[in-house]
Amino acid sequence: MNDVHDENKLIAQRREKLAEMRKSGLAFPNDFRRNTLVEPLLQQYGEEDAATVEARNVRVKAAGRLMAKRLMGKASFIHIQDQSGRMQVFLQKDGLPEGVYEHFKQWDIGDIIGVEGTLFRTKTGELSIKASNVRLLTKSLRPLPEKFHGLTDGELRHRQRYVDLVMNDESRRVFRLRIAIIQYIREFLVARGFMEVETPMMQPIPGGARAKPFVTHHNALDMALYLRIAPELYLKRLVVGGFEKVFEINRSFRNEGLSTKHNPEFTMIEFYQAYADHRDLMDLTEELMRGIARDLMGSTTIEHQGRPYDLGPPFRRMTVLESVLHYNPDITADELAERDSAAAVARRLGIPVVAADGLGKIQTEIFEKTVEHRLDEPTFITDYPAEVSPLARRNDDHPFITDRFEFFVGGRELANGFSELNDPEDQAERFRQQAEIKAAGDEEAMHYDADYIRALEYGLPPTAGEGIGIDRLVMFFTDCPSIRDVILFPHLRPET
RNA sequence: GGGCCGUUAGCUCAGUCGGUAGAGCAUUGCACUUUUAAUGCAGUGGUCAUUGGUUCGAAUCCAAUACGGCCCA
Repeated sequence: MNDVHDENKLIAQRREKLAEMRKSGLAFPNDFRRNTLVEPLLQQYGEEDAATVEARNVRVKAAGRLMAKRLMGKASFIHIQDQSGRMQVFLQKDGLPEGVYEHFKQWDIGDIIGVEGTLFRTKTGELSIKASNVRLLTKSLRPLPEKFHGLTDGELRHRQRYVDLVMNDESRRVFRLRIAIIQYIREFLVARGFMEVETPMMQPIPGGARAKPFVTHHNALDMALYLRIAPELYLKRLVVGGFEKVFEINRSFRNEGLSTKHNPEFTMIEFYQAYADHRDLMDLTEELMRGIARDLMGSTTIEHQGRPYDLGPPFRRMTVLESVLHYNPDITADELAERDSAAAVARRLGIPVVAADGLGKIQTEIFEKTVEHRLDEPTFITDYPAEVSPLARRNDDHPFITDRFEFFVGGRELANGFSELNDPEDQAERFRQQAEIKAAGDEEAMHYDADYIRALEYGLPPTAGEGIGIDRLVMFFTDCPSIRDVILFPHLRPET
């Protein structure tokens, strides 16, 4: 336990009040039962006039955190906040049991309380609860941030998300939306006949992506296990097994630096569909993105970081090479067609090129450096070189490239999908190439996964698969500039 | 990894040229039975991120470190 030595007078005062409560009875009771949240009350009675509300004599029991306290002698107004929202409560000394009002005056903002009373409308028109009784259910020992500005310090908001969520409506909105987006995707796929599955997070051979894994150790088996960098190879094993439409939404882990775009654990959905190709998945992705915008955001035009993005019209589609030429008028197709001239272009752009880099790798690096961040409008980029796509199916007409796409919006890659490589001999050869690169010092290159090859040898039906980065997707739709804004408890350096 | 910026009361922020540490909210006391950033009066509250240096004197100038933010790789 990390002892937090930030005791001050405010906390000491509250501790004393708690000590008094312990002396006079149960300090942390759990026998109060509410019969409603506050938001439904506002929904149901919020529009009715004072006389109608009063005549209904609606008796309610509500509970929540005390967020505002306005004492005026023998009467007080407070606001309580529960999961659904905020509601005002009116307390009068004469309307409460003997002595309760005096106790209430000692309570602090942040305390958790239970309220019993009837609904009424105040002189200024706010639907409120006139309390017939109130109870302190949990004493809060730490003062909340200032009521008007809330908690604005970004570091504190991430480190103490519980305080952020108490104080900031915007933060609650973002995480509710995140949950709704995940739920939407799940229902979208289930409605199309996909099955949600769970595959290993601890893998003996980490596969499915280019990334450095976290390593752990299994004591009983005395062996290394890797936290997965992607679920891909296991999901495709399931398609071999006859689960022809599967998906998994969960965490993957990559042992990389922290930034506004990277968290060591992040949430991804991957889905696989037999008897489909990458073009089918582009259509599906387009429908999904448009659906999230329309059904959850209420409009196909999304405002992100000060600019509108219209997901309504068909998304732009261009190949890697087309996009490089489009955004770099000074580069010619001929220069990109051959390794040495492409390498010269790359060096001119400040991209380091090593001997092991083939033409495909060099083309891709030129694309990443000069095009990716400029892909603002929703765009599918297709035809990635096989050299950088070790799990994707080769194009029938041009085996140099694969039947693969990535989806970009706002200058960020949100999705990556392809027709799956189901030729076990080609896959074995690609693994061997990866193993060579790895042996030459590329830590991110893939391992040779013999069991996966064995699975392919039993026969993977023609299949298309895709992964979508949920955190980045949520950043886009919730208008958040940092991945830390959309992860409840982002990884941070230890507190000092 | 490199550059720039930030760190002052529980929170949000001022702090001039290097000369006794400031405000609002919160909190404490008093008043107040329809307020809503309630109001009025009076108080309390500080390791100025940390360590070292310059100086008669450092929140302020310099250096290093920690954490965070932005930009670049």
